[in-house]
Amino acid sequence: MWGMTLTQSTPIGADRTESCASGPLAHPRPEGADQYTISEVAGFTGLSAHTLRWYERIGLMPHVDRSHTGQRRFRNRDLDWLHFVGKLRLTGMPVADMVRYAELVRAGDSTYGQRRELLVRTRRDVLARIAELQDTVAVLDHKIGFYADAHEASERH
Amino acid sequence: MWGMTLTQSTPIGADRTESCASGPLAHPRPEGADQYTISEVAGFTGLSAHTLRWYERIGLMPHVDRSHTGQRRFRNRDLDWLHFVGKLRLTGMPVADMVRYAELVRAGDSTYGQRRELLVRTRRDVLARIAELQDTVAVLDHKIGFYADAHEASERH
DNA sequence: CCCTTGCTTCGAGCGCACTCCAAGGAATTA
DNA sequence: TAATTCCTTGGAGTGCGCTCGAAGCAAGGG
Repeated sequence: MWGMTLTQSTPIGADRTESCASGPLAHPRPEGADQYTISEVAGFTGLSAHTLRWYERIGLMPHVDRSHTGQRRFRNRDLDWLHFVGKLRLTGMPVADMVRYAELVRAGDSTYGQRRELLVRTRRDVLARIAELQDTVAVLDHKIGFYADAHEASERH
Repeated sequence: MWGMTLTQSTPIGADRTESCASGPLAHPRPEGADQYTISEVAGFTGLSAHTLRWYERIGLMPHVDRSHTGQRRFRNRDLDWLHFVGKLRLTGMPVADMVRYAELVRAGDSTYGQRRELLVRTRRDVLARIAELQDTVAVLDHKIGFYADAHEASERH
């Protein structure tokens, strides 16, 4: 559904579905009046303006609108995309893979299958990572318990 | 309990406790006959020999025994340490922080409090990371659902 | 005795994801 | 209008965590 932000060819409904899934992702300005400078977007996303320009250069951002003088004017759909990219980034997905996903989006609806596959694979990796981290928590708990015991013992004597 | 690998001053029992918590961490050779070359350890841990030497250089490894010709001879306690470091690495902890922990271990028993604190902080971070990832899984599920629906719709027509 | 394999050191190089710089144009505020 | 602040570009630089290369020593097999 991010594809539509580029191709404008996907039904509006998909976008609503997304907002609803991502939780509290209210747009700062309503549809139609959504124009943001790069520094505003930097503020919203926590990314630097440098990074936003870099994302565009490497193809991780769809082409962003420009003002008549050539300055970037981000729109709500760009914020949505960045929000999703942020999620992918959290998974530890390499930027190159995110670019690959962006390319699939640009390529149009015929890539649904490949996009889905990529997301499914990512999901699997994330679940594995969660399991790994839970295992690590167990080890940490054990060690923390040891230090607590040691502390107790030293108090007891 | 990693301290003892360096100071040899902590009761044996602690080590057993550790092995048991980490699950299947059987040592390839029994205590007393535990001598491993760097490439053996590389094989066990998945780290490269280069990385193992680098760990030692930056202070992330306790001093490793040497053969009479100067070659490293790793012991079971070194494997244990590397196993734990691997866990810390999985959490995304920067190497510098792991080195800090190693320094605390080298500094002796008086640093129990600081070590515990560091582990508690790490534990908190790991739990936060798990929550983040779970949130991401929800987003992925939503998107995957969208692609599944799109596929269905295209089949239906 | 030579050959291969594996180890040693130090220091340089790499891939990733930014991060920053310089020089100059554009928008806003006094 | 002037000053200030923000934006543009291309390219260079940074920090992290390795990763590799070169030169040389040591041990075992044919």
